Amino acid sequence: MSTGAKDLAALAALLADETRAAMCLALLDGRAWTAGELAAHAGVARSTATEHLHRLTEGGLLAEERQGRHRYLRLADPSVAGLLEDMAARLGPARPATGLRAVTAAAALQRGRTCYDHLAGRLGVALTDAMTTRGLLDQRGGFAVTEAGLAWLTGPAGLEPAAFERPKRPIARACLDWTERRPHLAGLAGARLCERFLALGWVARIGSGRAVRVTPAGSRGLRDLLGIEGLD
Amino acid sequence: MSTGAKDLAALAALLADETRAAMCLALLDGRAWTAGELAAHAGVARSTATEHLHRLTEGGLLAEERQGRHRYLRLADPSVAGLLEDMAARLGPARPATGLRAVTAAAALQRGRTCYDHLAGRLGVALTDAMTTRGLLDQRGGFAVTEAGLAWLTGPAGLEPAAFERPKRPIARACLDWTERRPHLAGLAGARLCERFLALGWVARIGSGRAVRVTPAGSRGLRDLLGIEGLD
DNA sequence: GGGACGGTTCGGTGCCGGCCGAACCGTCGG
DNA sequence: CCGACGGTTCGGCCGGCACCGAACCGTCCC
Repeated sequence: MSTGAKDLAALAALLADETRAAMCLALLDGRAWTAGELAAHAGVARSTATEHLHRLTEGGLLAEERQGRHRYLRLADPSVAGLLEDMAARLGPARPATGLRAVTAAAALQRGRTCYDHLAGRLGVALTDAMTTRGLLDQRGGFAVTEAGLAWLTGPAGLEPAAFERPKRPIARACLDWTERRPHLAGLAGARLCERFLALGWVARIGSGRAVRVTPAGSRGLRDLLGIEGLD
Repeated sequence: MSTGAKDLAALAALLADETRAAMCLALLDGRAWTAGELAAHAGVARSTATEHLHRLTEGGLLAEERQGRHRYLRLADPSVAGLLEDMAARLGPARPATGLRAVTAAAALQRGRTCYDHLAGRLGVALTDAMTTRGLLDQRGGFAVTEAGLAWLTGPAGLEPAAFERPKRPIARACLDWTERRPHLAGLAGARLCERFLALGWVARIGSGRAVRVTPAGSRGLRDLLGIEGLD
C-alpha cells in the first residue's frame, strides 16, 4: 500500500463528517468566524465544535487567530478554498429552496455573492463574460488572463502591478458557479478585483452573510469599466 | 446547516478510508484493475475489497466493466483523477524511498510515468517546458494552450481537430508533479498527447506499472517535434 | 463433469469517533 | 471583585463501519 494513501485518507477524513463539512462550507464566504458561531451554524454543542475545529486546524485546513476571549477561524489558504470548490462542484447543484425567507435569501445569493475571495453568482459570471468578450480573459484553452488583460488589471482596473509579478497562486482559475452552472473567474485576479470593488464601494455585503449587491456607484463604475449593465 | 454539507461529507467519506484511498491512488495510473488486484494492492481480503469497491462505484468515483468472471475497475471520469491529484498535491511529497528495489522503481517513476491519462515526471515537465518556450502553452496567467498551440496540436502533433472543437473538459490544466514539484500539462491536450505518443511507440510502459520510458524512436521524434533532448 | 479461480454474500467482532453535559479556565465589563 | 460569557477539557455513551472467514455463485478450462 502506497505511503500516500494514509495521508490522503487523513485529509479526506477531515471533510468526511457532516459537521466539519458544514463548518468548512460556511467559511467559504472568505471571512473569519468565531468558534461559537460555527457551533451554532453546524448545530452542535460548543464542546463538540471545539474538537472539530482543533482537528481541522491541525490538519492544515483552517487557521486560527485569537483575540481576547474569542477564537476566530478562517480557511488556512486559498488552495483550501479551491479544493472545497472543486469537491462541491462534483456534487451538482443543491436542491431548490422552499419557504419565503429561504427563497429571498437564495435569490440574493444568486444575484451576487462572494465565493471565498472572489465574486460569484450572476455578478461573477457577468464580470467573467465581460472580460472575455473584451479579450482580457481567454477561456478557449484553459482559463487565462491575456496580455491585454494583464495591462487592463494594472491599468484601468487600478490594481497593484507588484501583485502579479511573482504570483504564488494562479492568476486566473475557473471556479464552477453553482447557481449559474458556468465557470467564473477565480484565482489571484478574481480575488484582487473583488477586493478592489469592495474597497471602491461598488459592491457591498448584504448583512452578515456572503450575499453582495451592486451599489449605484458600482452600477456606473462597472458600466464604464466593462460595459456591464443591469445587475443592480 | 447547509444541505450541501451532507453531500460533501459523503463524498469525502469515500476517500477517508486508507484502503479505499490506496485503491483510488492505484487507479490513478489510468488503467483498469481487477477487484482481486486492488484487494492485494491494498492488503485486505477480497470480501472486504468488494464492499469498498461497491461504495466507490455507487459514489460515482469508479466505473466498472465486467468481462467474464473478472470485474475491471477504473476511475469514472477524468474529473475524478483531477480531484485526486488536487488532494494529493496538498499532501506534500512522499517520504523518500529506501531499499534497492524501491529506489530503482522510484527513479523510473521520476524519469517518466503516466498521471491518470497524461505524462508526468521529468518527461511530463520537459514536454510542458518545451511547449511553453515555443509559445504553444501560456503559463503566465493560468495554464492555457495558445492559438499557435492549438494549430500545433492539430498539425505537427497529429491530433484530431474534432477533439478540440466542443471540449467537455478543459483543454489545458495544470497538474502538480509530485516528483518535480512543478506543474505539468494535464487536461484534454495532455491526455491526447500521451495517447498519441504511446500509439506512435515514442513512449512505452515499463512492465505493468505506471512508469514509462522514451524509446529510441521517441527520442528522435521528441527532438524533431519539440527540441526535447536527453530523456532516454 | 469436475476442479480451479474470481468475485460476492453474510454473520460476527472490535474499534474508532462523534456527541453531549458538567466542570473548569480565561477574558471582559460593571 | 463578581457575574457574564466564550472557549476548553474530561468522562461516558452510542452507532457505524472496517475487517475477516466461511459458504456460495459464475465462469473458465481441462
